[in-house]
Amino acid sequence: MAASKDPRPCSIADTLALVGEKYSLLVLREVCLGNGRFDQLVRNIGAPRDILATRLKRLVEAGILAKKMYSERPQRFEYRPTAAGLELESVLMTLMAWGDRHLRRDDDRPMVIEHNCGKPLLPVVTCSVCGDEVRHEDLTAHPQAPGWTVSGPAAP
Amino acid sequence: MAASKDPRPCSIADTLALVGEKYSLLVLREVCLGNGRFDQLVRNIGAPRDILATRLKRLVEAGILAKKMYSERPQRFEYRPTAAGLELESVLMTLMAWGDRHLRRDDDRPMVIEHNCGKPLLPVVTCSVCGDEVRHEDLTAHPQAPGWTVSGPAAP
DNA sequence: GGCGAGAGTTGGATTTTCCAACTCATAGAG
DNA sequence: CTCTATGAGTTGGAAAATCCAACTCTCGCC
Repeated sequence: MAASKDPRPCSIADTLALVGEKYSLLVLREVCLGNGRFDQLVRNIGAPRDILATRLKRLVEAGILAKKMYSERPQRFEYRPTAAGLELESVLMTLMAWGDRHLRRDDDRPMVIEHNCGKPLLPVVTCSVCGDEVRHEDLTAHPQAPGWTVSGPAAP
Repeated sequence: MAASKDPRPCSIADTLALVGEKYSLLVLREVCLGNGRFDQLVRNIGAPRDILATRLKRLVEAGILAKKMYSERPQRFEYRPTAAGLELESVLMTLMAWGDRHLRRDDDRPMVIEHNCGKPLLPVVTCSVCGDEVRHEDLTAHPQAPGWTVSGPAAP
């Protein structure tokens, strides 16, 4: 899914080129939960089997998943996240947090993640230097490559 | 983009149903940078104009963007993020961080975001309760709704 | 020998995307 | 006043992706 026509160089776009296609991030969700078998994926995600097969190939190529044999005879496989794949879990967590906040009435969350501090996880994106929560108004974009113009931060 | 066939209830899936289609998150990127005009979006994203028009309608409907008039005669519009849209910026930051880490050699990042603490932003997802960085092995999933089975955390 | 599970493939119908060209309103140049 | 340009989209048809049900192939088990 390369973003067509001479777009800006951008790590967001490049990452989405790998995981931005329909179902890809849901595959990662399942795989992070330990549900890495083909038929589990089909059932839990509700994706067509052929599309799923395509996505899995792509994610393995990209080094986000690894295909592991869990039974030799009969040959059976399972997909697991690589280290790089696990790092994408933070994307899933922020997506889930947003959905829980904006798409659901109160506390009917379909899933709660428990952090090992003992509390339900409410993930927050912070600056690794100062530790503060990242807020739009505290950010300034500095394009490093040609092709970028920034009109100044957007206010709602 | 509803994930077909009776899938699991899931806030990740629901959020992706709104912003998971091709170009949608890139639109959000541009709009967060303040580049909210139609032709800017076309140029910076490299998306077909008709698709972009469709995405914009959807994002406005979803309450992620708002369409504002910035000139009455001639009538000219601009898209801006709503508060909910701005909250999705954390997703963009985590995607960018992943791409910078895994898809680029060293320090040729196409864009550096400066945090108002004065340093280049390196975003980290943390637990809002204990403040620790969120790592896969510290998480336990607790399904709240039917349709979920979890095989236990996945190891790479 | 037949049944069933797991992990995919295959072929054809349906949807989306893509692309270039077109519209429409207005502003400014000559 | 005509001509060109700009912004913000629409339109129509070709090309690509998706969806779906059915099929394959390999074993293990009763």
